[in-house]
Order: sequence, then C-alpha cells, then structure tokens
Amino acid sequence: MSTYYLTTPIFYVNGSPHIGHAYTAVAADVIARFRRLQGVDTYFLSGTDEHGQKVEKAAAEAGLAPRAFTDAVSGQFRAMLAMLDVSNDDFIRTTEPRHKAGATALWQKLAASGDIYPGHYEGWYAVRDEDFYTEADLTTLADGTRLAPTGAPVEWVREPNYLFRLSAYADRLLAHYEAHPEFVGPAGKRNEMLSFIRGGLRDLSVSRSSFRWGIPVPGDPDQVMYVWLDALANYITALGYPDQTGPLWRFWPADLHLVGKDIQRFHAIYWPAFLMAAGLPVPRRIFAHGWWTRDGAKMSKSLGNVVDPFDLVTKYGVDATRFFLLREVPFGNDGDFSHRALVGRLNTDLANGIGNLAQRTLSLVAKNCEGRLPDAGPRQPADTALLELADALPTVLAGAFERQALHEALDEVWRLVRAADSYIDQMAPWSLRRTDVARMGHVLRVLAEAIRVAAVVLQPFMPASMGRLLDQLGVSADARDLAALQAPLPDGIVLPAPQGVFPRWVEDAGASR
RNA sequence: GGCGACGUAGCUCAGCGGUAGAGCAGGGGAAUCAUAAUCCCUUGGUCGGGUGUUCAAGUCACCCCGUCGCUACCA
Repeated sequence: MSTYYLTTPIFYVNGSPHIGHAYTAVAADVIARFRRLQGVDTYFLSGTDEHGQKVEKAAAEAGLAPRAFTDAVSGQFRAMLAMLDVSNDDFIRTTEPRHKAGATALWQKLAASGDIYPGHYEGWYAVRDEDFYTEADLTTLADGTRLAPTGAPVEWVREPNYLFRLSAYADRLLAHYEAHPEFVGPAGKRNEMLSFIRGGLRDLSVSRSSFRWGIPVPGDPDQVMYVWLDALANYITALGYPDQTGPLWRFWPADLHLVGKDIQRFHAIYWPAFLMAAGLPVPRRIFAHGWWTRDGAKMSKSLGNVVDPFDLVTKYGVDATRFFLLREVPFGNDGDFSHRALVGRLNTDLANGIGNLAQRTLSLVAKNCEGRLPDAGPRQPADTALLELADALPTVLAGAFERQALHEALDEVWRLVRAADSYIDQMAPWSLRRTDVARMGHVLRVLAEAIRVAAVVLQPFMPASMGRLLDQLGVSADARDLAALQAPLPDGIVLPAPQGVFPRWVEDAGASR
C-alpha cells in the first residue's frame, strides 16, 4: 500500500493562533483527508515549535516560566486544530522528551560526520533589536556609526558557535532541484530558492549562547541548538528518529511539507541539507502558500485587524470557514479576507449552489417517490453527459491534489453542480411528475448519483456538512470513499427527510460591516 | 542595487503561436421542484505601453512604465 506523509509547519508559540495558522492547517487537512479517501496509508503531522529567544522573551513578558507559557500557547494551537476539524494523526511539541532525544541524535550524527564544527558567527548586531543585520541593510552616518533599518545602532560582534557546513551542499542541492523539478512549489518560489543557492551558501551557525531556552548542544552546556535545526527535526523525530525500525518510519521521506511562504527557505534549503548530511532521504515536495490580508490591508496586531480563527468558526461555522479559505484564492497566491467575500461564497456557492441543488432534488424524491431512492432507468444522452462529468471527478481531483491546486479541485466540483442545476431545469422532473412518473424517477436518480459524487469528493473540504448530506442520500458510513463510488446506491433505500445543509447568511438588521 | 515574477472584462483569475475565456457582479427573459434559490440569453476587453520575429503574438524577443517577491542566521 502506498503511503503519504504530510506536515504542517510546527507553529511558533510566541503568539496566539491567527488566520494564517488556520489556513495552513486546513489546507493540510484537506489534502490528508483526500489521500485517505483515495485509500492511501496517510500520516498527517502538526505541532508546535517552542524554543528560541522570542519565546523566552514572550514568556518573560507574560510573567511565566517558558515551559508554563508554551504549555498554554501550545494548548491554544491544539484547540484551534480541534475546532477546525483538523484530523492530524499526531501533534508534536519540541519540548517533548521524544523530540529532544531525536534532535540531539540528529546533532550528534551531523557532528560525527564532520558537518557541524566549532567556529564562530560574526556580524552586525543591534542590541536593541536583538538581531543581526547584513551590511546591505545598514545605513552609515557621517561619523561612521552604522544603523539598522530600525534605526538601532549596530556593533560588530563575534559569537562562538557551532557551524553547519552548508556551503558543502550547494552542488548537491542544485543537482536535486535539477533532478526533481517538483521539489519546490509554486514554481516562482522554486526560482527564488535556486537563485538563493546559486548566490552562494555560507556555513550556517546552528547554535546560540545568548539565551538558554532551547535544546542543549551535546557536550557543550553553554550552547543551545539553533531553533531551526531543532524545529525542522520534528518531521523525523515524530516518526521515531533516530530509530529507523519503528512502525512509523515507513512514512519517511515526507511527501509534502506544507509551509507559509515566509519559511520556504528553511524547508527548501537548510532542511534538505541537514538531511543529506545525516544520510537521510529528503522530502519529495515543499509547497508554500500565500498570506491573507484583511479588507485589502495587511493584518497586524498594531492595526487591530487580525482575523481570529476562533471568531470565524463561531460566526460562520467550521465548514463555511474551511471552504472560504480554500475556494476564494488560488492556492499559493495571497488572498484577501472580508466578511462580504465570505458571505458571498457562503451564499452563492454553498447555499444557492450545492445546498439548494441537494434540497430541491431530495425534496422532490421525498414528495413524489415516497421518500425512497428511485431506480435507475434507461439512460438518455443528457443523463449520460451529467454522470460522465460526475464519474470523471475523482480522477480530475486527484490530478489537482497532486499539484496542491485546491482551488482548481473546488472549481471542478462546481462545474458539476452547475451542470446538475442546468440538467434539473431542462428535465423538469416537477413536470414529469404529471406526464411520465417513471422518467421523473430516473431523472431524480441521476441527480442523486451526481450529488453523491460531489458530496464524497467534498468531504475533505467540509467533513461535517458533507457527512450530513451523505446521510440524506442514504450513503452508509462505510461507503464514503472514492472506491465506494464504483458501486451505485442501492435501489429503493428509504431516505431521511431532507434538511438544508447550508443555510443562507442573512445580514442582521443591526449588523454592520 | 542584483535576481525573478506579474500586469487579460467592474472584481478574482484561466489561457501562453492559429478567429479573446470562466466564476462573481450588471442587463433581459423563462420556469416555479427548491434555502426568492435555479435555468437560458446578454452587456462588457485596442490582453500595461512600444519596437521586433512570424503567414499568424495576450501567447516569442527586446525596451519602457507599474506592482510584487527573494536578496540568510527573529521565526
């Protein structure tokens, strides 16, 4: 049986979850659920990244010990996943013993092979920002003082550190990119990674001594591991690394690391280099999605326009939220969130679209077929045309999922929904009721089959709603994967009373925005 | 500054050498099974500007204008 291993980034716990985190998690969940629907042995990992200076600082500001702070924030991320119906198989925290042990083993492996060596990092450092800057970022004043872009004065500092021999991997990385054009997506991001590598790779400082909140460097208690080396290791420590004989190790290498575009480089360059150095296969694909703005403006805490995923779900419901995030914008592009846009999708695509289609079909069955699924009859050309569109859907969607073209997958389903609405209008079963009852039944049966296909393939996007729709279509709980679509629904099964799946959003009198 | 991407209907985008497309929004009509939902028809584009290659260019090349991304040790 083929396997599929996909991951979200582990979320950095220096702040609460926002729509960006929800987006990554939902997208990954949809992909994982689709693989399961295909019958693929799937493993889906999420988690939290809890070390580093920023977390140490955020904890101090909150008046908490780092561990107490990360326990709380990590819990918020876990709650977010649960609320969004995200079906991750595991949730790893970098503060867990299993992770620390695995990350330590990885370090030792890299040190043993000579890819980590003692050295020092030096550069322009701004004490006020607690950050290093490159020469190009700096402004030099008349008196020779150099300033960071933030206006903070910088000084040249030299910190003893362990370095990773990244420079030695440029050629191997380029060769890998060459041999695997699909390694990084979208294509534009791949170009950026390539030009970064071609621009020359310098050895990477992989330890820090300026703060304490991290995994200690083996054999050197004065240093902690660089958070990225620590964090990236989660993808293998969750599978049991360094033990490569455990039950989960079969999932390595990962099929897909889904990431936000801001952390592409760490995943597409540093991580594969670490893995090469450790003698492990590299992930098959790294795909970066875009960012959300809010009503056209950048989201930021200071502007106070951050979209809280908990609020979204409370207000619009889980499935409408999930659907909106994936339907509104081509996956990989940036998108804009607005109440208006979300309500537009909710009403047009869900309530007026598939919701209404199912309701009109099922209520005709309820009223005119004694609530039983009518038999399939001889097919007329229009029937065949609609059913062929439906039957092709699983394959078409599989292709879209292969490329993480989630918006395209939805687009394809809606082609079927529109075709079905067109079909029902042309066939007019409400007229056939008086002229040709048998044909009316056959038409409704064709519609039921088409809706069933749509509902099955939409389960990954809207698990709860599509579950309810499949209930109404009389599809048993164990016959809801792609393989089950091969068999027609049993004739004559009794269907429950139809009930709208997606109510229209009606603006309250008092509601603004 | 360097490298790269993009600029197509009001909006969001697809098309990437052979008579300009989709969804939404707008207009007209039909139907009445349905969540006043649906269906059909339709308005709308000198495909950022220019030069060139070609029998033929949103589609290739070059230049210009505009927008955006990357340009490493915060994540």
